Amino acid sequence: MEPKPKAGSTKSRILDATAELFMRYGYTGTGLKQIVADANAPFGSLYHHFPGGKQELGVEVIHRSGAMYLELVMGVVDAAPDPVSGVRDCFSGAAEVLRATDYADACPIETIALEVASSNEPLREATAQVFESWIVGASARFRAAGVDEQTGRALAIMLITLLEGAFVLCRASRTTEALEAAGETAATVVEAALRGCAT
Amino acid sequence: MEPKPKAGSTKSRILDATAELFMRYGYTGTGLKQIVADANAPFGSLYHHFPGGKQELGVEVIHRSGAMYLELVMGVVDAAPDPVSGVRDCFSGAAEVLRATDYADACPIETIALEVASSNEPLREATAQVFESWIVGASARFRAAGVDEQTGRALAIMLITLLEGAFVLCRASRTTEALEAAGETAATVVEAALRGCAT
DNA sequence: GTCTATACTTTGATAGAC
DNA sequence: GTCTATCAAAGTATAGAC
Repeated sequence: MEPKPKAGSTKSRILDATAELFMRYGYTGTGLKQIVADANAPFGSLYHHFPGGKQELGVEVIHRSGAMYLELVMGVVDAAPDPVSGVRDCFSGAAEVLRATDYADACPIETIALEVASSNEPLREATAQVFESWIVGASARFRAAGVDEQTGRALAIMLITLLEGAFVLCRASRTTEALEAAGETAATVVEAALRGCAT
Repeated sequence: MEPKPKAGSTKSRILDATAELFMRYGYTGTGLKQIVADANAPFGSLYHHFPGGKQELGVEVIHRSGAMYLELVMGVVDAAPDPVSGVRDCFSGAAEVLRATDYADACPIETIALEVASSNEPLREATAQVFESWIVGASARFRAAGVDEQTGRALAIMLITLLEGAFVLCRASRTTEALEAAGETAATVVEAALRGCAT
């Protein structure tokens, strides 16, 4: 494991600013100059901390954002009284964040994932690893709730699929209609799976 | 309605090449020089046919690709013996296309939708209109099958959400696992809705 | 309408002083 | 480690000959 950059340090500010910009404008849509401007960092520092340039910065931001988002979602799930309402809270919470941020803050790596899927293999791999880590993380929770391995994985994929798909429709339409519909379906599917394995 | 550009004409070649490039590399990731190169068109022709530049070209491509994709999907649905297998065919067909194109050809406007959602209002509106046209189109089919208006719309949104979400995971992972899981869920949900209104 | 050449801006990336 | 100046290339857009 690499040591985390000290909070407030130049490197940390660059990472934070990049994550924010990537989420809103994507990878190709974000310039390095805009990143250093937002991070209040001199241009040279970027290449000092990330000798591999934009791509190295991208890989690090993808992993970092992916881990933070997983933690965020797991926090919501853990705060809920049961798995079904945990799932429901995730979707309604995402809708709330979207409305509060003028439909900008959705998934931190979805846009990048689509942009680089056919053009940048190291970045594509990074996004794939993040999604896989989410699948594994969610599967573990379902397994702990008594769901078998295979069903749990399919369920995890389903939830992430619903969330990512709804983000696309919501950001485009500037409504939260899709997230609400997806949350209902997600809750129903999870409930059915949990009932299917009884105690 | 605007007249369609004659097939094989310079304008038509530009539109086709742009649609292909946007699907693979997104809006910001595609350069105008690459477009005219792929279209075998001189640079000046682009600004002759699209005085508004990249943005005008983008809006036209979004609407065009959106209409073509809707037609494509509806064709698959119409060829199926019943709605449930029609839905199933759409997801398995999408998976087949993905594998055949090295995970490049998924949804023609999804990447653009995310890229421009917070940065280019005319393009964002165009993507929103396309998604809405898909929702309306699918809703009409459900309504024809006896589903009430409100349920039909929610069902349509659900299907598009599942498809778009699965595209993200599949392109990133270079597997069709998510599309297969999404297809199963989609078929189940549609079946339940159709059973819920009997005849 | 077709095509070439070019202007202007922004991009990612480096060099080198401090 | 920090910061400024600059480069070569690519981006969008325009001018104008044919």
